[in-house]
Amino acid sequence: MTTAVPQDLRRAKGWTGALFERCLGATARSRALPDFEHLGIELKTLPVRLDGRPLETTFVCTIPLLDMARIEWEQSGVFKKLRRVLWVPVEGTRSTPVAARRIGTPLLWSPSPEEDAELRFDWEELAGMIGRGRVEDLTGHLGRYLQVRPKAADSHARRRALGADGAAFQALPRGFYLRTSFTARILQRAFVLGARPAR
DNA sequence: GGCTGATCATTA
DNA sequence: TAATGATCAGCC
Repeated sequence: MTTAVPQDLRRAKGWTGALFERCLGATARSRALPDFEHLGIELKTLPVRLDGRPLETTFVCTIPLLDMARIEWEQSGVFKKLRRVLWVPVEGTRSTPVAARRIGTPLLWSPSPEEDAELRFDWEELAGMIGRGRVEDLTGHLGRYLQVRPKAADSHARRRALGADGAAFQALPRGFYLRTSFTARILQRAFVLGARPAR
């Protein structure tokens, strides 16, 4: 990670997240472990507008396309990643210089029974499709709160996946993402509804 | 303005 | 190369 604050995030898309990992002493780096290993806490910076609502979806995890048919909800990356999350809202308004963006009040969160059920419902549908070899039928339109979208260097990237005929083929790598409607509710649950900053 | 598909840097 | 951290960019 560069030490200088970038002018914009076009070529430093993960800069804010890496900054907080460093400042807060996260230990896992790019391993498949919670950011704070012995605490079981995942750190997520969340870009927000001036009114506090999320600007972007939240990446959760990559999808093991060949294994989805054998994975249960409790063993899934989505379930494990989202057991405990420290959400750190950060101003993401593009017109605001990165160095001037303010940090919101962080929130240590675990899914409520309702949220857990909502995520599981979407996961069962999406994972089920992949497990049945229908990964190519997935679009970002599916899933109420959880969605599947490309997660790759570019549109030419390929990873082995299960086809409908049971044979492996080369597919665009995908990841699970949380919709902004889901993360917006998380913040609303913690901070008073209707309370908005001036201007 | 919201949303989906595309893309970028860094690290192991 | 694949997984991590995400935001960009353009269509609707």
